[in-house]
Amino acid sequence: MKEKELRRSLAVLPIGTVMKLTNLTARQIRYYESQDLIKPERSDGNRRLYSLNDIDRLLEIKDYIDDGLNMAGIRKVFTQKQLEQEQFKERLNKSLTDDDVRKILHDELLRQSGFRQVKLLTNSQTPLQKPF
DNA sequence: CTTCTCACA
DNA sequence: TGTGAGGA
Repeated sequence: MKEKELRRSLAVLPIGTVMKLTNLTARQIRYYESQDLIKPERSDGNRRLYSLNDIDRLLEIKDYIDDGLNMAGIRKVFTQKQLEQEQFKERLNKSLTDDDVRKILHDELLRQSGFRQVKLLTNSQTPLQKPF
């Protein structure tokens, strides 16, 4: 699932292709860049190269403009969304770590009690009956 | 031919 | 935001 993200981030599309894909003029696309709403690569002879993520971003920008937002407003939405996602990732990682700890603790507890049971059973020569 | 930057009778 | 000039 990381390979896919990598490909989506690969900047290989010239502005002409982006224009057709987004229905935006080169002027607009360049203008949004000047407003820090997108950051295309800038490979060879100073030509802009866009990734699929940039395409999605531009389409989003278009939607927000339809909703009456200006450049500053859109930038605010993006930075906000970015922070939210970072926080989400941190939460996810933290909760997973906590679960791991719980699982380890639980397994440890179960194992200790289990051994005791097995030991008692074998010593008392009673027919094997697994401790649940 | 495509894209880039700059500027506005 | 459009558009044209002058380069690459």
